[in-house]
Amino acid sequence: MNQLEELKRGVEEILPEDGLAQKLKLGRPLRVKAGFDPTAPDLHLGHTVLIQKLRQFQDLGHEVIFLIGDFTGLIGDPTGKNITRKPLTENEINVNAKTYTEQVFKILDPKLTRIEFNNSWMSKLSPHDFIKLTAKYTLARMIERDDFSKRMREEQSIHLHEILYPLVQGYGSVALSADVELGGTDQKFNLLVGRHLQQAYGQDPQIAMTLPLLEGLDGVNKMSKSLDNYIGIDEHPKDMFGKVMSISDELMWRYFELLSRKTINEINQLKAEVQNGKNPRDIKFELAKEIVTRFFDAGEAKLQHENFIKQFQKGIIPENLETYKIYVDEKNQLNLICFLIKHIGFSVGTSEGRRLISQGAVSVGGERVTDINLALDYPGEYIIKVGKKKICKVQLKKNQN
RNA sequence: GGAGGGGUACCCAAGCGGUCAACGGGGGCAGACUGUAAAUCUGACGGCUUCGCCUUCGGAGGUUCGAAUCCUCCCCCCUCCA
Repeated sequence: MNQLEELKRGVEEILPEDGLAQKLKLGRPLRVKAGFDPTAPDLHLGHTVLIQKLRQFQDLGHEVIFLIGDFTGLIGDPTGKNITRKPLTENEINVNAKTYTEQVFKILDPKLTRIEFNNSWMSKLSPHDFIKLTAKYTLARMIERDDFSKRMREEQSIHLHEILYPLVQGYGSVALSADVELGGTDQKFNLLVGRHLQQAYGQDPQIAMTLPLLEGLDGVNKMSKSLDNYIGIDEHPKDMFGKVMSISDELMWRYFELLSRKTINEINQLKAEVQNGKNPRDIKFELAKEIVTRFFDAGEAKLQHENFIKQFQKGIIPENLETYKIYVDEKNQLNLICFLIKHIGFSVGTSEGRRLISQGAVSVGGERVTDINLALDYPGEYIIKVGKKKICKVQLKKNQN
């Protein structure tokens, strides 16, 4: 009974509603499936909402199947897209899949996780079998899907292979005899196709559980690597901390809700404190610390908190700055400021570098640079800052070839 | 297969022979104000050893002193008919 309550927490929707309770009554470990497209090689906090839920199932003794869509990756999930995805190469898929599994075990227990690749059964399916599979669904139902109908309305192209995606995903549930499948809210359609197919193949249909999608740092779009609005779970704790601090106050509550292990009551209490005049920034510190603690440890979180205060509130230059050794000669002229910031990756090109300098974004040793053609003396050591966030130390040396 | 519409920078979208590195949004970036928040205001946003040079408007050719704009062929997308 509390098992059910615990599993329901933070879940957007369970279909059918009482289905999970029924499945739990079976009294055996449930096969819980969640699929991941090996498109983005790095996991971010958005993924962790779902993975934490898997972990919960795991802790309760159920069997978690981490499904890597190496076959579906060749199609590209049309969910939420208004353009056809470009298919991944086999090599990309392999590399991405590897990073995925490495990272996912920061949350899941590797000993209790079953990893599957959908290519293992899809590649065995004959064209004949595949036709039979497609016969289980209708075109009308397929294009009912929100993103498909939207694309049709907007006169965008839909390629035939894209409508096969939900079928292939759904067939995975058949192949695995899944009891439960988890997905983001955008996966609802695909999860339900799984139910439909399982029934068509004479199986007891899985329960579809959808989890809310976490918004990215911009607070508008869902967190994704391609939009570069994400906090990766593999990031340096400094960046992880900093990125959490950069979210808006409004978004902070959403992050609390979806990522924090605090109870609803505790969160409400924090809200009340802000209402009574507490600086939301300080609440945000708590969130940032909790997240850093999860992927590193409490000591690291404390350190990042202190560093943050030093650097941004007191303007003290942090101690352990990344240091670059740069070898300068007449040819590369890396002592010229606009070439230097390009070389260390603080600007994309010299044009952008010049722009940044002329806008007053660049400082050397705390002094704002006003001269685009500034040349630094070398050998020498300097602290270079571009914008608010990019800062490092460079050691210029004479290049002796 | 037939008829029509369309492909412009990260996205949307103007331009329809020179004044176009290309109007206007959006977005990202930087500055000011701040709490590395939001909101607001301001500025730049193809590249480059930058007052000049080089490469862009689906692709390849052509006309012209001069093309994103005209012509030819090709590729791709959409709508309607079959």
